[in-house]
Amino acid sequence: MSSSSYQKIYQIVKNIPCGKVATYGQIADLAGFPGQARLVGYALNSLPEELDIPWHRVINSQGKISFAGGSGWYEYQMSLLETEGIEFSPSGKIDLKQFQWQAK
DNA sequence: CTCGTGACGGTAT
DNA sequence: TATACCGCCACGA
Repeated sequence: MSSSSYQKIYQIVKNIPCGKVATYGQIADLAGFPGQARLVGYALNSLPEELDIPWHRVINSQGKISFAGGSGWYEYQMSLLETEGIEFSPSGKIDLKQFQWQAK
């Protein structure tokens, strides 16, 4: 078992169900790094594609995609989420009340 | 071993 | 409400 910090984070992200999203802070907390939201971002930044992780289901605490609006990655992530049924408000925000993953 | 870098978050202004 | 700044830590060169 790979148990590095990043691997731990990937493990949590992998558990996010289709149709739901989670915030960086939430993932950090679940992974055992309370308050270390940045680590989650760093981990996903260096995420190997072959790991098959639903990285697009991770957004920031404001319910928005963390990529710069207008970037190709921003649009890519948004399309992936919409395909899973996630709805965006006109301002590009996701209603966390409705779509945030409630981990047990 | 040292240094720079990076998908955030909360608080202050 | 928007913008600015600081703190946190792992990983690769």
